Amino acid sequence: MVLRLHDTLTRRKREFIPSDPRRVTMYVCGPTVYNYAHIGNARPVVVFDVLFRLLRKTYGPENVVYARNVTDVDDKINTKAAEEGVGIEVITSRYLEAYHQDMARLGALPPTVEPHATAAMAGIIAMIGRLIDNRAAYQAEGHVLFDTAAYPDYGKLSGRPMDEMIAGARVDVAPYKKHPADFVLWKPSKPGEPEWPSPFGPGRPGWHIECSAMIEETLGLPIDIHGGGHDLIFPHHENEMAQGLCADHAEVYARYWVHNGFVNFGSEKMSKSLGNVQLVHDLVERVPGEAIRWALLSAHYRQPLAWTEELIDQAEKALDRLYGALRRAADVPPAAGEPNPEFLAALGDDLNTPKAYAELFALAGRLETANADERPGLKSELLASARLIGFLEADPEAWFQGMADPALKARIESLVAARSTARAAKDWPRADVIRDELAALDVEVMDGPQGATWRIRGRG
RNA sequence: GGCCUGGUGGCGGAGUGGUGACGCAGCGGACUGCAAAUCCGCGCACCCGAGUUCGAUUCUCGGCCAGGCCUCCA
Repeated sequence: MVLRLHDTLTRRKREFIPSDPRRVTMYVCGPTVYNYAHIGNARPVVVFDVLFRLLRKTYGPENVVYARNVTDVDDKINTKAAEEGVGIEVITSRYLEAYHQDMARLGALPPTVEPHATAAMAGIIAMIGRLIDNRAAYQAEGHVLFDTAAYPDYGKLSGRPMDEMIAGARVDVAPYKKHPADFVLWKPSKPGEPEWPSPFGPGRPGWHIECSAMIEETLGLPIDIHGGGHDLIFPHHENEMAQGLCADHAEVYARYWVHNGFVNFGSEKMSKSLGNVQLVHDLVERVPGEAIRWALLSAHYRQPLAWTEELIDQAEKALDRLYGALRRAADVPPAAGEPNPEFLAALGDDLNTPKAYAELFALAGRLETANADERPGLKSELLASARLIGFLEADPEAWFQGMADPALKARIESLVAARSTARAAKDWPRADVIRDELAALDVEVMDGPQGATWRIRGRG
């Protein structure tokens, strides 16, 4: 299939051609593990999971290397550890474990490699040393700073010419910086903070250098795809690219830069600093992970996404529709199938998931009306398509039974059976009373030619 | 102040220089004991102004509005 991706650096959609189809590389900025991930943090995880799956389908699972880092050195981690009076590993391992669980609930495959900043310290220090050797970094007052003057293209990724950036800057410029845009590669630690020995003095790495070092270690330059949230374009990715290229005298850092839009909560961006967050950890307790995934992909990945209860409702109803078609095709024998061509074309066009959804609905509609000869093919096409991007993996009955526990399920089944008996006897008043009882349990019954089916309506 | 997005029907949300997105909701019909589900059909849109054009929701310019980045942030 043809895949076109919007590249932030060139600001246009370009056909994706890996530098080596036997080793396609993708790096995505992962979590800083100091608390639970919110739904905005989950968006890139799900978006790049779709891309990962497409790449695996196209080039073969063994030929795609997806690296997503874990930032486990950070001021906020230090603060949290100090608050609780524990070591930083207690904090980082707790939240990393939760992150893995939560993202798995959203149907995201684990990345191929998951490098940790603390485990990359030797590479980070070596890279800083090379930047100094290459005269792209300098030492001042215990810090090592990247010298932006050493990289003429600085500002190209974010589209910020250097002079304009300085004019409009409202950052406090540290006095030891040669240029206001210079950024920290290594800094001394305050007493009590974690620190590592280095040729530049004991301390810890700046924010950006870990990604460059881990990319070098796990993937090697140039990488095919570098992904992350829109807000990382500047300064994070701009800086990453500058230092990464200068350290290795390389020409190309990432061949395609892919950035996802934000999740808004109300009219504002959801962010930890604003405090208006919806944690995935809480959400998965009351909403199926698959519905959350559906909602996250219901808008094109570069568009902003407004997170509302209505969005979640619509996602569940959309999945009801698709699982409903499968449930009515339960008797159709499964067959090995390939995804629908239109569906693939939609995804290939810069991951147009809304368009891809429309193709799933079209397939479901055809499945509903098709004759017996066509149904196996359509069912397998629908399943192969949806499952390519992580949907319709569940048994339809399990989907409609929702999160009902076994006791509730047994009670529902017995009521449904009692109602069937009443209906068989044409005792309509009794049948309707039982239906009301079921409705009180938030259960809806549907009478069909092969007997009644039921489903849980709504959410708690 | 600088840079950058986006404004599509009741809602969500694609896309296109001239016919259909799609989903939800609504309306009519079929089916049903009645429903639900499903099926058939229907209605409803392209922020404002100017320009380019035979023709603009789509291209250009201006305006208004909303949001983002420039500081930790997906």
